[in-house]
Amino acid sequence: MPSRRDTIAHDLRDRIATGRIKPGERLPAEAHLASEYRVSTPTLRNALAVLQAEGLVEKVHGKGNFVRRPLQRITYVGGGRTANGQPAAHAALSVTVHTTRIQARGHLTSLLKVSTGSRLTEFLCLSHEGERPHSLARIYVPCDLVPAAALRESLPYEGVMKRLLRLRPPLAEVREQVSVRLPTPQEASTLRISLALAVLTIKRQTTDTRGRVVEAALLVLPGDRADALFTTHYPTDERTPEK
Amino acid sequence: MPSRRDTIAHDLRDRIATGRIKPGERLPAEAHLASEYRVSTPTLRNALAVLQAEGLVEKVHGKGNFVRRPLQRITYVGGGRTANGQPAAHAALSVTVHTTRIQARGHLTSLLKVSTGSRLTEFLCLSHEGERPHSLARIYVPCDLVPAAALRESLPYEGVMKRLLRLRPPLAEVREQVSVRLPTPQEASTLRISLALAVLTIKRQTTDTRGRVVEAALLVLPGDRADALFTTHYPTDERTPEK
DNA sequence: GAGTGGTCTAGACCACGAG
DNA sequence: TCGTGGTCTAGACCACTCA
Repeated sequence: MPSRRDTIAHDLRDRIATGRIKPGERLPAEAHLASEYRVSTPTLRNALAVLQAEGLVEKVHGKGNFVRRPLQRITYVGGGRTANGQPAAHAALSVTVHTTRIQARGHLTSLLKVSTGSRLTEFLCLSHEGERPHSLARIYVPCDLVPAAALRESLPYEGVMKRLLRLRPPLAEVREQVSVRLPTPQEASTLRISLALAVLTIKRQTTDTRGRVVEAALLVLPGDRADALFTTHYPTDERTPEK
Repeated sequence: MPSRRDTIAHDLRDRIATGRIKPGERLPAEAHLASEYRVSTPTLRNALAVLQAEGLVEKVHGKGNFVRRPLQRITYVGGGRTANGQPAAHAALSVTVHTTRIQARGHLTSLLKVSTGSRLTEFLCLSHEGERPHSLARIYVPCDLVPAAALRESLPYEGVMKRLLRLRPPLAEVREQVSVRLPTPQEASTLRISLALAVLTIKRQTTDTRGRVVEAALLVLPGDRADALFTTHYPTDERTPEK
């Protein structure tokens, strides 16, 4: 027997899917919905929590519950084929980049295979669709591979791309580890997603022909809007032309 | 200010991490914990829900809340390098396979690029670690590529692997799309995971040199125990030998 | 200040598991 | 039957947003 929570969640989902409540619109107040469905407020809130975890509804404290606008799905393309493999390489997404110099520590040292204290440049990338944050990337490059000009703050995204492309010719291998987890509270607030909405994380390690790690990236893609695509070609046939 | 729920979740997490409650053990009854923390039962249950979504605690109706044994992490290796790319290609995992003949319909037709009604062989694979289900895979192969002997039911997993390996020489491309979502109720009960624990799904499409899709797979890997790893080599250097 | 969601209470009653 | 978790109630009180 379905619980009241699921019945209500199902009904609200239906009201959204059929357009009776439209994207961007506010849902009736929780108190109204509770009396409409003749349940207590915790029960109604549990139903909303289901929709929230599905990414259908966004709760805003003090304002109301809103139907999320359907998000442009982004596809992360693996293997470093597009530009530097950033999910942001898509149209309609703008990217803000913050560049910082840091020193390697903790898991960054093993990821980049450098010793603790090595100087790294961190690119903190936040892609937006319109005004909404969309995905998050932290890219690390050893400082000596980054032209000094790169550190002028807040360069357009293309600047970062171009810089990383210069590293391209000797690249040998891209290693990408994909995992799923819940967002950290910080990520959840940066990306404006629910703590219950799982994120896809990609840990990328790019190595050149001499075995040096020239770039590492930690990507965080909200699960409701992102896929990752990996294509492996076999060497037996002619390499298919890449777009 | 942290909520009581989070405080309690944090404390219980700590009790588990430090071994004060050991893997496999039952937690004190919810009523006991509630009085211990001086909160109401819903509040305590919310705290447990947090741990459950993290995969730390397993709730069993009528019996109690149990600390999950640390799961062997499995790594799905992309690109069809290991055997047929099954996550189950790891030690300590046994796999049960059910083989069925079905007719292509819905999204299977586009995934395999066949017309509706085409005959397919479905391999339903469930991998286990000990007695616990671990991950789920549905593999589809056009019937004419499957030797008749393959349909003898409940072959050992190696049998399926060997069969698929015969298709190997003309393979040209493996395309893998990785997504995150919540499990369906059916998947949740098959895998014995919480409905709130996100799963990593992989949609794999293997194409031969003539452009025919010789295999498609839908994999479901619980996010608390699975990663996926993709390695791309660039043609500029000698191909590194594969194990 | 009015309206909204966020958290919590102190129970009630039901469903499942084991003896 | 008893102990367990699962669901739900009918409120209370707090925090946030906006006028």
